[in-house]
Amino acid sequence: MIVSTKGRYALRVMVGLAMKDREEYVPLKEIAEEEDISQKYLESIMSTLSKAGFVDAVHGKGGGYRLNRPAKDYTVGAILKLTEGNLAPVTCTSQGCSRPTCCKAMPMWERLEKMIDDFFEGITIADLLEEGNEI
Amino acid sequence: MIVSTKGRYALRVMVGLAMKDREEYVPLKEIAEEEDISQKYLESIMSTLSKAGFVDAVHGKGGGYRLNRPAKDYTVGAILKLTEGNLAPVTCTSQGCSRPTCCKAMPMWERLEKMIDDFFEGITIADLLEEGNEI
DNA sequence: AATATTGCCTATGGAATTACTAGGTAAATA
DNA sequence: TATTTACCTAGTAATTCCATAGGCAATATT
Repeated sequence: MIVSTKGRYALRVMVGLAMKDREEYVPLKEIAEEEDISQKYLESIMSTLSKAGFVDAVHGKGGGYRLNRPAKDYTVGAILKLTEGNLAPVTCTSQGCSRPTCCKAMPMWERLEKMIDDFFEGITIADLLEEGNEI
Repeated sequence: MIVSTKGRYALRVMVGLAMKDREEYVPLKEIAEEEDISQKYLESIMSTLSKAGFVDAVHGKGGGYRLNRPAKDYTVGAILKLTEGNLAPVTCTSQGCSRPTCCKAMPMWERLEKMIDDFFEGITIADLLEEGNEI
């Protein structure tokens, strides 16, 4: 599994926010209910997104979270790298190794890593809004 | 992480066996030492490969494991799917879901899954022998 | 037949990661 | 001051990953 729930939740939240009025702040509680995600778990995800400057956050009544850029300026890759830590398909590429038969596969892992990176960097939240099927 | 040590070990073993005389049976102990993998752990991996008919296994002295096809007839995809169970990048594609914002991403997950599958199915053990850098 | 060498089987344990929870603190608004 | 919100630190439950233990079954050699 290359993308865990944390990354998927983050994507869903960003898509959810992108569907709303961009001026309006949405409280975490509301997001959690709409997305059916535990409030407490979502807190840690929103904290990550907020610290990285992906969303604006405002305290108190009338506060909450909102996007601070148009949806097309968020790549899926950026969001996933942030929330997942990294998207390396194997530990080899990030940590290296020194065994002959393992190194035989290294060029493959590197190509795969680049392919996945290119894939995610080539998709934005705006693209998801378009191509997804509404229910 | 899309490929765990189990799948990587399996690939290394297959590459290792492909570098040897294809007629000869190699004992697990010898493979384990060459690849620096725990014998006991390797047992479970070899068992998987053997049951699936990827290698021949022979008991007793002079026994061990060997490939039963030319290296070009083993795709990396087949070996990884066998040992990893599946290569789905997210649980969504294998299990499905029913939330609007999640479904927005579904076409993306499906394209990714296919891209990864095509990638691995397009590479054989013979390819790894060629492209890898000897140390 | 006996022994050594090998693979095969079932079960178990430890470590790491993932997913989620608890409870309080700080900031903003009314 | 009271309410509503985000922020912070810690802890826990569940799962997966990696590996180990110990015995049984098959084959070859002697």
